[in-house]
Amino acid sequence: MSQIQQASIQNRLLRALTSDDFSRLQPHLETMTSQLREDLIEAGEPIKELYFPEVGFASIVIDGLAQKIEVGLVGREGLVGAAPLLLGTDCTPQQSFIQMAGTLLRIDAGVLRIAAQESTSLRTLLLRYIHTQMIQASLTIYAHAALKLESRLARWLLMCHDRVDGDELVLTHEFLAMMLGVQRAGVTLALQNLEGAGRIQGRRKRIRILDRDKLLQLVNGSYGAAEAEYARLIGGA
Amino acid sequence: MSQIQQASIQNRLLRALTSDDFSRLQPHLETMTSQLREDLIEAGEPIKELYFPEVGFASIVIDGLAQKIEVGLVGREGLVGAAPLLLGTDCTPQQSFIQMAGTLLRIDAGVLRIAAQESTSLRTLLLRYIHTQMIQASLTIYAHAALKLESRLARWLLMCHDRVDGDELVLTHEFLAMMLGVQRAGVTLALQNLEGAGRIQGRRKRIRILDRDKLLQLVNGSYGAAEAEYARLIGGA
DNA sequence: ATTTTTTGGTTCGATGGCGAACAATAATTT
DNA sequence: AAATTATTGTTCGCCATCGAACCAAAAAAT
Repeated sequence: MSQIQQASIQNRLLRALTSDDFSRLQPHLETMTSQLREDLIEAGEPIKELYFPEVGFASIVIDGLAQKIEVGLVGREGLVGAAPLLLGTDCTPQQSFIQMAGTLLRIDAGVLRIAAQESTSLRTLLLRYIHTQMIQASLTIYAHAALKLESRLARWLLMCHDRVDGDELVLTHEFLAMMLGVQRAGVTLALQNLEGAGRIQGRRKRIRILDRDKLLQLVNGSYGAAEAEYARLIGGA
Repeated sequence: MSQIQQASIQNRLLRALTSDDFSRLQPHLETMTSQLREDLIEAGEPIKELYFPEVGFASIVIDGLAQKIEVGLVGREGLVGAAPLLLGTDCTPQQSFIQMAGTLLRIDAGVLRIAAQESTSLRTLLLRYIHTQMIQASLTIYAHAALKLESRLARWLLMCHDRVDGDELVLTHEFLAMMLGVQRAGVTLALQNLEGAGRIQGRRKRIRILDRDKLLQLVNGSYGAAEAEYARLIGGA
């Protein structure tokens, strides 16, 4: 039974906890590795466990009649399952699964629910995180309603980049297309544009971010506000 | 100083309160009329008051650089300002304003914040409402990403219809276009299609809902889940 | 009653993304 | 090494929506 030290943790929420709150959760955190496309939370199923990503990240999607569309991204800044648990429901019509494999810290839902009831500081922190998720969702609405594919793609690459170590994203055009709700060929073309302008560099199953600033010039205000709220309410990187 | 009776209230959240919680809030509720396009909460400004719509409803929008896009709708099922207040922030990058004029019950933010701290049942109810807002936002993402204008319009009309008395919506094509993030001419054409199929009937500044079922056939799963969550977690109409 | 403003109807070319193929290349399996 | 599969590149016609006008009708203002 290895002791997990707060200082050695990647997850920004766990790092932002008071040491009291951390001590409360620490005995219940279990390290696990995640597999690509592994389901963490299934739509309509009772939530038994929540997951603090340490490396890699998850997608929250809504499964419409036609397609699965991504409505949120949870990496080391977050907690998978936070919203349903803290907002008082045991299940949700959304689904969460691993989008980039890595490691997670798993915690039992009941334990976390009680901890959040007992500790105001823990509850406040997690609710603030949920606020940043709502802002993120608002901007996703804006992006889909107002922006062209190339801009939405730039936004998505930036959000992805924030959640990995290094500059290389491992994912296929096919998958990107699914998340953004467009066809795969369109993603290929948009990526080629971005690559031509020196913003990224693509290889098979890999996209390397070369120039964040140039990507930021494309996003038309759809990136940044949620991240600013996170910094303001929860804390620095 | 007129006493407001819980039984005579339209707002579904207030009706769903325990009588203890209602008694706690009741002395602080002030009836006011709302004007079309009146700002209730401004982006980036401290939130001083919250509003329970009784008649009419408000829009939550996010103001990107180019356009204002609607990200939420708050009528008598909700509370304007609930999310920022309960999630622990005094301001938010979103803006809320009256979309259909009517009456509101206003309450001081500090009073409500303290009441929510002291009463678990009140806090739980409001957090559950926020959950339904998040589901609504998820489906809005889905609608913008996956559906054509006619379907999104049908969805919006249904959500609107849920929040008014009677079958007549008072709003202009111009305004609808702004909320949906499309051009006005497109709205006119889509409304003509809906009208031709006997689903609605349009007059100047007025849209009458004739056949909800036929509208439901168009929405492709983008309407219903949030309303179901509301019914499940908060209660019937 | 006349003028002005607001709202809705209509049309035009331009274009972004769809839908559907099929080819080319890299990775994986046998 | 050969065969198979997964991934990416490319193209073509099509359609929804854009962007931009302009007009008609209704309401509001004078």
